[in-house]
Amino acid sequence: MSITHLQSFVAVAEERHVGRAARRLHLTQPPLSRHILALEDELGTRLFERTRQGMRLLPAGEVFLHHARRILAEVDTAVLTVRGLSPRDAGG
Amino acid sequence: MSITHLQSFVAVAEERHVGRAARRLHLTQPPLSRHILALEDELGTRLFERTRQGMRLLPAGEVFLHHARRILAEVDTAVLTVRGLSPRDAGG
DNA sequence: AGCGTCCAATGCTGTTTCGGTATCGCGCTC
DNA sequence: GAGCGCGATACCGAAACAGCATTGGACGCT
Repeated sequence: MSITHLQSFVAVAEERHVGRAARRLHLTQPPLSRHILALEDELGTRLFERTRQGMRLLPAGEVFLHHARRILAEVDTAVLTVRGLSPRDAGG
Repeated sequence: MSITHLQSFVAVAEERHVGRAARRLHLTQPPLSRHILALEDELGTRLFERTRQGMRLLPAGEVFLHHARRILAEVDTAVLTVRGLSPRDAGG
């Protein structure tokens, strides 16, 4: 489980399509597909239903989506906060 | 920035000693030292003061420690929650 | 002052992980 | 049954990673 995997998951959940999510993340479809499979494997649950149109969140996926978003937001906050404290690179 | 790096950071912050933290994480000292350096580089701030006794948190490090703990707790919660929903591996 | 000690940091190397290309398998459409 | 769109898989080269050995710096001892 890595932050990258969470970002991949959120993107696929929002796009409901691995290919589109991949483009959005500047990645290709296969590694992104593997991210989702790895997550599902680690969680022991299927997060998406594979349909003909693409990927649809399953109930477990919806629950996980909330957590994933919160985690990513926390990470973002953490980075921005600490960078804000720093005299070194705060202004960019 | 990865979850592993956050775990490394918290361990070093708590042990105040890279070698001890490494043992606790079943790792060796050099990679753990590099985790901290990578974090500091990414955040643009020094998180620890290197003393003769080991590592002491700087103010930015203390702030980041709170965030890191929260993130790791969130990750833990996310995994446990979704695993709890699953019929596949919940009890194992 | 010179030497040993304890700490984190670095050079190097073998291995693992990872992303990209090409391809597959499946279900649907015409 | 040929074509299309989707995710999944096989394979390979590149990047990341952990571990070993070593360095460099600060202090204590004699």
